[in-house]
Amino acid sequence: MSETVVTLKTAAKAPARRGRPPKAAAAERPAETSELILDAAEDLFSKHGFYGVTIREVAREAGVDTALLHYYFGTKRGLFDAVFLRRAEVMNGDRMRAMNAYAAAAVAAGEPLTPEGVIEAFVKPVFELSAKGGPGWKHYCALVSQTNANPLWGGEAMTRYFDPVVYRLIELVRQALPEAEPADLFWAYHNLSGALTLSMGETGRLDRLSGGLCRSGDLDSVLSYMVRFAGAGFRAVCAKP
Amino acid sequence: MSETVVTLKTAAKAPARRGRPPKAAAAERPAETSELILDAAEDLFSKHGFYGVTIREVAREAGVDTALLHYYFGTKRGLFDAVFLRRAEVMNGDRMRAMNAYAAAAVAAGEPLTPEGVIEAFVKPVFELSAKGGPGWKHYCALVSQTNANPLWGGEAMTRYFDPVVYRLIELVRQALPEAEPADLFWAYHNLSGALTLSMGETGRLDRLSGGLCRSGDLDSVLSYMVRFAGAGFRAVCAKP
DNA sequence: ACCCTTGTTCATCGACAGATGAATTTCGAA
DNA sequence: TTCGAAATTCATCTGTCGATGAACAAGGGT
Repeated sequence: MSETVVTLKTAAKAPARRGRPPKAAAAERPAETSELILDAAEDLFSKHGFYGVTIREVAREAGVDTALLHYYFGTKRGLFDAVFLRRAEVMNGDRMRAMNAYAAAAVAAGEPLTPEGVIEAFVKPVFELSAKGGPGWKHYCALVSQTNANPLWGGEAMTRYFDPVVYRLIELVRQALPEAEPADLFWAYHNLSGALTLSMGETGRLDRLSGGLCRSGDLDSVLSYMVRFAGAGFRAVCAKP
Repeated sequence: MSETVVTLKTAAKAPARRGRPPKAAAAERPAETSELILDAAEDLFSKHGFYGVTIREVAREAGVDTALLHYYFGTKRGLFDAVFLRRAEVMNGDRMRAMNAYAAAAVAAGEPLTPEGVIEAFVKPVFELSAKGGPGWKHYCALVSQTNANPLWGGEAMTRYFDPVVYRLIELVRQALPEAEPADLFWAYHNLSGALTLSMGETGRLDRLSGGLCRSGDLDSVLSYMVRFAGAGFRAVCAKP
């Protein structure tokens, strides 16, 4: 028995090689270390928030030494920003393209824009990434959802990275509803934005509330209901009195 | 100059009396200590979240010794729960009464319920407390907003304290829209809920986004737009195909 | 007048946080 | 071949965290 203990101890104390690791064969890519760290941080930040996570936990989940987080990202805050930044451009690029494609298709077909069409283009890429982009995207969406609710540095982060998509949405909806006042459009967007970010969180609250009747992870449902709800909302709010 | 320093030092080191404080004259109520702590905690938790606040910061803002937080609330988590609980019943009582009053008035007048009427009763007390209830209520609303976005213990907290109001809302909207399917109602509520909790946060994002055109603290605007937006949303989503 | 309860201050504990610097190893360019 | 840059481990520092226990003072019931 004591033998076993010694063996385990020795195994656990394995010299653990130091220094730069040997380059692996190109065949089996062992994934960039910095990406492993970002994945782990993304997961944990999205669940517990910035202050609820320690860099040691991130390092452990990433299977990496604590000092490496500082080597790659400087500070804990730097790591958070890197996580937030990594997918922002991809997601917003998708959304911008979807909106432009919808507008171009409508023009080409000689059909007028509709609020529902614009909103779907605005919203669909988000749910598509969340549902089919792998766990990383799901974590990222939850992170954005929480950051959006953060009163301090939530504001700046969202403003910097998400404003352009929002302005494009409003521009296109104005084309769909020419009589709309600017303030009406912003207020309507505000309501849509709340619904969208809540959905991105996927807290499971709707599922529980409805006794399983609604599944918040169901891509088609969440998209369809949001498009109809917000489409009608925009129309009602922007209608001339 | 050195004299000044010495004076300050002595003043700072003032023996600071120990033990139970003498009872103040009933005239000038010095506010219950536990309430001071709850106020401070409410403020800080709403800004930085649970893990972003230390009990020392709460104690300092409350002007109270750290040990007192443990004396009154046991653990840090106990303090948070106490903050959350304190105003939950008041707020939900107001909302429940408002919905019942609306329904009763409509019945008495022989008029049918409308989604807009129900939604206004559901939502108005919240904004009224936030706008006119003092800074504590504003902090509390922001706290609820953040808690609602929290994927871990946000769910349970909201479920425990807010479900009854939600079920009442859905019940009344079903009376207003008899053809509605249950799932439609829950999905519609989900969209309303996102808009409401985002508004409760008052992160100032809408103000910045609209270049000052919209003021998210403006009670009348936020209420009016939300009622019209969500009213139309409920109608659209629950309409028979 | 006595003493238990309540409310408060102070000192301190063990754990762990974020961060850093030195040593170590490999890669790749000159 | 040599050597600097890149990537990693380890040991450790300083500060702070949540929590506790003892001492102490006033109130209130008996």
